[in-house]
Amino acid sequence: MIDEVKLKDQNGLFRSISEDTWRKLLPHIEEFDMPLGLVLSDSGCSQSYLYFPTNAIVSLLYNLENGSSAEIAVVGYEGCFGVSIFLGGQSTLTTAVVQSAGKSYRIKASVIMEEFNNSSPLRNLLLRYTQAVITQTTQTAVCNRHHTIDQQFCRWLLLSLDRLDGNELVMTQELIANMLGVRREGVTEAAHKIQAEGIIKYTRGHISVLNRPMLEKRACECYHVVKDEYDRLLPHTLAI
Amino acid sequence: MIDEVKLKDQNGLFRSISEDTWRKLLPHIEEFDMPLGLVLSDSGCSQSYLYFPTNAIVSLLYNLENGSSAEIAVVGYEGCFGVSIFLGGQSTLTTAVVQSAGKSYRIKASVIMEEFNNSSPLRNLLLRYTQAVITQTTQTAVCNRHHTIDQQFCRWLLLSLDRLDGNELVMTQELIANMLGVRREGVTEAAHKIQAEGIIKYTRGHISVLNRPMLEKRACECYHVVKDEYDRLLPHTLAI
DNA sequence: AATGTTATGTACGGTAACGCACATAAGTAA
DNA sequence: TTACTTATGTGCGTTACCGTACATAACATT
Repeated sequence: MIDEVKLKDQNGLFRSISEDTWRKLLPHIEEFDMPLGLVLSDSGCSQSYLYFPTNAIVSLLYNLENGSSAEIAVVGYEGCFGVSIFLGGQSTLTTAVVQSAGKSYRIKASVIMEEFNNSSPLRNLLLRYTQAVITQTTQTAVCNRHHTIDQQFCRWLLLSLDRLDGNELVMTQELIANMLGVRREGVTEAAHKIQAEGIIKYTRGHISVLNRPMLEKRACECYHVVKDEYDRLLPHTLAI
Repeated sequence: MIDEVKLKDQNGLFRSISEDTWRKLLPHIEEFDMPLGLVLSDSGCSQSYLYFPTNAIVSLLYNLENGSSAEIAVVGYEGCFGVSIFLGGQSTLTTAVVQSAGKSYRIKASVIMEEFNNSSPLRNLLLRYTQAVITQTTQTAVCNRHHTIDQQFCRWLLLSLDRLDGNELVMTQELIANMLGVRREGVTEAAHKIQAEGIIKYTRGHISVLNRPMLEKRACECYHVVKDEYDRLLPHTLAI
């Protein structure tokens, strides 16, 4: 069964839930495995669970009619996926895909809604998280308009890295290209430049970050803006 | 004083507020004039009012360090500005600027919060609206990545037009460029093409839409996606 | 009418990213 | 080993958009 002692430390939102709310939710928390590529929600489908990743990363993508796509936001241990449940729209137009395999927990939508409506601490927490996601989405919009692939590649690496243990990342250039909504060759080029500067080492789907401070310098402002806003809105949620 | 009979019909969210909530809010509704260019909230500043435009349009912009900017979403009679109040973060990193002058109403943040916490109908309404704004932001992100200036110009015209009476729009190319986050010359070119096709007529800050169906055809899918999602989430809020 | 200001038009070299085609290399399976 | 698949490298012409500079035209001011 679930180890209740460790449970609360595995997701940032869990850690921020007050004691009495926690006691009510605890019986309804289910373990849920997230293999790479799993689609958690297709565009327009109603959500029946709120997902809380631990070491997994979920990408929120938007797919255009012509088949091209772009990542809107990324969710890891610091948050949850399925905000449309408590925003009331039930579904979203975004597709959620597991970008990095791992474990997560989930809670039935009905259970969350019950608590959301009756407990303002949980509601406040989830809404503050929602604003953090909005910030990330906003920043993505501006980033897509104004920053180079190089910069966005670095930003993306950092956001992913923050949600993982260690300094390695399993991800092909093809997939990164899909996230950024650019050509695979564009990512190849960007990765080359960054590697030439000794910042990363790229080998067939494995990226090792060798010099994180430099990576942050090469990234656009968007990374820090988003990170700082998460820190502000969810102060005790992040550092694990 | 405020004409209470007409009041409820001037903003889509007002119209969707239930009778008893409405009676409680009514004494706190203030008139507020929105002249062109007025800045309602600077990046990082705390919001003390929730604004409900009637015939005014508010642009949510994001300003980058280097001075360039991009519009994230647009708010008119169908919604409100200041969602960060009830999301709990108080401030946002976006700047809100009056894009088209007009009248609006506003309610003190404290009054809204009181109702938001005690009345689930108002809460549900505002949260559904929040999801609609998220959709718009998401679509902006993808649009910035994948669509041409021509398409975005058309989309932008349509979104503005939907929030105004008539088929005319007072707006210089310079300002549109700022919204879209592109060069002014880029907008000049786009406007030329669209005008050459007889879809609009552009004269020194005045745009008349002559053929709206064609304008919709020239726009990217983003316009309809956003519009349909607003219709879904706020069914009785739109058509005035 | 003369002048200034604001909005728009036009031109041109530069560049980031695209689409496409194909080469290479690193793993995988037989 | 051999063959196959998958991931990455590379080249090249094309395009959309940029930055800059400057011209024109409409309106405003006196």
